[in-house]
Amino acid sequence: MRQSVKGWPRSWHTHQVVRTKPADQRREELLDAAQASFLERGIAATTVDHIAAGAGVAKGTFYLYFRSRADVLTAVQRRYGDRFVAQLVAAIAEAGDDWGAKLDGCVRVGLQNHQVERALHDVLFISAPPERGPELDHALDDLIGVFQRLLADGVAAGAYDVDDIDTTAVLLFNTLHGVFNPIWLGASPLDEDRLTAAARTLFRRTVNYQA
Amino acid sequence: MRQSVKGWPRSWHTHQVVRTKPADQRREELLDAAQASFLERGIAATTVDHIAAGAGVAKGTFYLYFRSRADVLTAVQRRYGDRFVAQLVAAIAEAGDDWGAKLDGCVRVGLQNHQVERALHDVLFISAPPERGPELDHALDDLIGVFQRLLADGVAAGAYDVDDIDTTAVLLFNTLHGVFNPIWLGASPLDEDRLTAAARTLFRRTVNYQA
Amino acid sequence: MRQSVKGWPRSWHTHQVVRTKPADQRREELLDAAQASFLERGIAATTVDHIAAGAGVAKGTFYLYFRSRADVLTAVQRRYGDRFVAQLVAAIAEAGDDWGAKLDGCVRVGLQNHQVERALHDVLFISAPPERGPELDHALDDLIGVFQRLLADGVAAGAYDVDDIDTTAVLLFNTLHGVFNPIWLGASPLDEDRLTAAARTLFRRTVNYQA
Amino acid sequence: MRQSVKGWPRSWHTHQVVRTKPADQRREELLDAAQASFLERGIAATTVDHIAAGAGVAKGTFYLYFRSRADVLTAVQRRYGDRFVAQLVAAIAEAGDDWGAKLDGCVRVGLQNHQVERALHDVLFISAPPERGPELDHALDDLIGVFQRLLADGVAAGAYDVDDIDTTAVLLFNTLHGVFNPIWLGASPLDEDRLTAAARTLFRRTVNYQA
DNA sequence: AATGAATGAGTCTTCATTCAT
DNA sequence: TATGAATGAAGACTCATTCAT
Repeated sequence: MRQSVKGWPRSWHTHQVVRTKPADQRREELLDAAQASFLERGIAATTVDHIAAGAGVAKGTFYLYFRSRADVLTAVQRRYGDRFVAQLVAAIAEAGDDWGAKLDGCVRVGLQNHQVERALHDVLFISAPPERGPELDHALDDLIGVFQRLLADGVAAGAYDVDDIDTTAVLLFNTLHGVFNPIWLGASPLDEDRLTAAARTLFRRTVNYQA
Repeated sequence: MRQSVKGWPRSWHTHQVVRTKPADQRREELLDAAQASFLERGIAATTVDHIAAGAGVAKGTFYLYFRSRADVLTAVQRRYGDRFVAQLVAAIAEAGDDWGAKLDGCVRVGLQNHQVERALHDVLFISAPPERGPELDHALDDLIGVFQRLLADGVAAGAYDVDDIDTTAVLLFNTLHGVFNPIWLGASPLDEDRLTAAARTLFRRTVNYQA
Repeated sequence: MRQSVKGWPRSWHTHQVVRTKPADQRREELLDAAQASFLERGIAATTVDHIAAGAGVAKGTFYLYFRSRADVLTAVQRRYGDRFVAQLVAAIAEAGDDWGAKLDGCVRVGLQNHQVERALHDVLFISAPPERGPELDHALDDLIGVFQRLLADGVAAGAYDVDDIDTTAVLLFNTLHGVFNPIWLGASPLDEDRLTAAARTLFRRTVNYQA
Repeated sequence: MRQSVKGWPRSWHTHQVVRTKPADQRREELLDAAQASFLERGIAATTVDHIAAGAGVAKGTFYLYFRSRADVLTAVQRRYGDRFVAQLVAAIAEAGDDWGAKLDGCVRVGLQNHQVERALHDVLFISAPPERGPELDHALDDLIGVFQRLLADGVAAGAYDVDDIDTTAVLLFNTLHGVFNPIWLGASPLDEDRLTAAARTLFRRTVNYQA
């Protein structure tokens, strides 16, 4: 079934050590390894060796896919941001005309996201060194933008009552963001259901949404 | 011929530049220098050399006052937290019986604080490496505790309407915290007055406070 | 740890884009690329990647034609030396019986050569690592040999007056060699015509050639 | 190497390992070690580890005295150049009014120097990477300047006959310089006395000095 | 109490070379 | 023949920490 004719007599065993992989896959694996290490050890403590080892490749291979250690960080951030935005957009869309459900959807995605990806959010968007480039700026604009659009639409539809849409969008995002910050977790772990309920209330009341 | 008593050349000359300062002052100066560098360069980029130079002492002196680099970080965090708590408590107290003003006071302190100490908050409470000890836990409990007490008191007084006090306290704190995160600032700088107004509204609505 | 099976899949497909060039041409192209990079970046800064890219082939191909990075260096040196020798011999020959013109011819070739091939001479014959083999020795013997023969012939013909032919040959070669060394160029760039004139005078006087 | 035995009362004996030395001495020792390694291995092959080991210090100590590997190279060059210039100046001065002896003195110093310091000259002034700064330019100007001044003075005194002083100075310097280039040495080692004699003749004839 | 020279483990990054296709 | 992904040894440089003075 596998290279019967044009292969080489390299078939002693069945299990073949695949050394080269499609570039996309390799890159993704490195990204995964980097993300895992950032979470486990923190950004500062993550070395290129950790990432390479995590992806099961030699150190040099890392540099075939990323220009530098800082480069992967940006890439992981970008990937995370894009996924998050996509989830938010989907949640808002699928709520149809129910403006309360849209808010709940944002809360759900925000919190769910944290549960699933743990502290990744904070690790990535916060402990980042000062030199974030346009790459990251763009990702953040996208993110906040989702909330701004939601509020604007809700107000236009007469469902929400918000004075300062842009600023409130940032505040609401802020409220979710960092909820699972390891900082709080240690001191007083939060119950997920209570958190969701409280956040829903906060969101609805803030935009003055009447059931 | 040299130091006969195994001490130091204590009296090299009679007139001698007094390089010795009270321990407390030295420590405070080092703390200030560390904080300044954390802000300016970020935690990861701050070296012991930076701190020592900033405090105008030799590197060795640093280790006379702190066990390690990680040690100052904790100390700076602790100091910052204590000051923040004190400000919040004062703002709440001075509002007397005006439960709306208490909320506003928290917002003011939270934002003012950021203005004054810039990104210190975020730098300290977020990019911290995973290994935070009980020291920091305690500081955070104090901080969240202020909000929890405020809500509890307000509810008891019949001024607020909050279902889940503890969780909501965390959320509200979260809303303030990170507002000035350099991350957002780069993308879309926030107007201070609008921010204050929006935050006040969010706080009041969230606890269902009726003017 | 890794098996080296020496033997290639000779016939992969029948129809195949002809990426194959005559071995001699490929080699020459690689040599050109290497020389160009040595000149542009210097020997130390030239990587196999640079050479391969310059020749428009993959890195692996480089190793089909040269055993190692050091190997090309030697090859480029050899090629350069041979060309230089040929030019000198021609210049001397075409001067016929004019022993002054023979000297001038050497000066011209020496300087012209530098102009044309720039610092190649120096780059190749000087910054070379210590481990030069018999290959290079041979090239240098040829080079110095040309001067020795010229002096010997001139003396035999009664045109020159030189006590120690062999040593003087080295000195004269030395005088030309390195004249365009970038080292001097930076400090005080030399005028080509004045250089030629001065060198001619030096050569003629040194061998005591009477116009 | 150095035993790192993590902490014993290592004071049995009287001879105490002097760890700290006067900065000047340390620097000089590092300079010596660097120079030795450049000579032995060549510039490209010399690592900071080699230099540190040669000076008997840890790698970090190296960076206490030099900013980078390139930095020592410049420093060694500078030191060598200064010494060389001083020797030339002295030789010319002590020849008094004997303009022939002045030329001989230069030859002597030039060749002697090579014997003493071996290939240092070439290694330093030739295989240097392209990025030489004003530091080195200055050293070279000094060096060539000595020859230019000698020729100018000799011509003014009516002892020499040289058309183009500046250019001839470079040529003469060139003649000496590189004579002991390891390149030639391998092929055909030169006899010191013959070399000196031939060089003297070349110098004297070139400036048309009449015994 | 203060100094700062010295240390060396730890990191990032480069690049010659190999080898499966 | 040709390719280029993968390798990993090597080397430059940093910086927390020690310690003799």
